[in-house]
Amino acid sequence: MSITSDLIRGHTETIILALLQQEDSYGYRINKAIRSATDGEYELKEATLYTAFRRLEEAGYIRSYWGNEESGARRRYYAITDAGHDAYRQSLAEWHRANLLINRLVTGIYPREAQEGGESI
Amino acid sequence: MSITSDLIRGHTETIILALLQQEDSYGYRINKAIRSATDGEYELKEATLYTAFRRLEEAGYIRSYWGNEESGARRRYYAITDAGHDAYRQSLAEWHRANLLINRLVTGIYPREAQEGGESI
DNA sequence: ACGATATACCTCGCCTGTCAAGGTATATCA
DNA sequence: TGATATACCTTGACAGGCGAGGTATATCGT
Repeated sequence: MSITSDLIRGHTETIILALLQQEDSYGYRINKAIRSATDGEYELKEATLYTAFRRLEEAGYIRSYWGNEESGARRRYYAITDAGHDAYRQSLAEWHRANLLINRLVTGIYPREAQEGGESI
Repeated sequence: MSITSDLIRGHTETIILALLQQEDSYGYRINKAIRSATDGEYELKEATLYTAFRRLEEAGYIRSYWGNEESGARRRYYAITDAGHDAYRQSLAEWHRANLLINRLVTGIYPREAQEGGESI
């Protein structure tokens, strides 16, 4: 894994919601999906994942239920709620705004006044 | 301010380096530049800023010197080092990669196998 | 003369999200 | 029988951000 966690920090919940938006899923599978979607460049650690689940459930953005597997280990499935949908849309919008700002800031492309003395306010 | 800190977390140092790449500057001014560049949507808190300075200096990415103001409060100027330039370039590249991954993950656009069962590895 | 505001620096201690390390249990395959 | 994959979970530490507080100088209005 090569992407530092600080760059992803804050996106964990959005990523989970994005996946659950498509269909109910469970921890192990979500984790694998993320890993393979990023070609192994990023993975959520299990501890991170499960604390995120708890946060999301407490916030009312997801709910969980046990799957009825007849074989293999039990699975706890998660489903996104209506509030979760709203939260997801909002997070996505926030990310788009933040993306613009971050790009501007890290590339050092600043409005002229900010560099010339900043008398704008 | 509306952008949550977790979305910016990890970019603080890159943002500072980006500014110092253009010219030496000092804390207060850097802070103002960021605020005005984002139209007030984001600002580094002073505590964050100064701890970042210390980290960057300890890492050898910046060095500092006192300005010789004849009036007004003293200013501690920061200059980027060669190692700082390298670190900046690397951070920027990392950010571009992370940006792609984050976009993919938060929009839920996943390769097919990841959704179908993930037998790719 | 005095207070408010802007400039400019700094520190302490808390909060929050991440994660290493550890644990449990079931099924498959060599 | 042991290794590996699946599948879940918790504890404690760590690091970065930040609220709250502090210091000092200069300017401007009253």
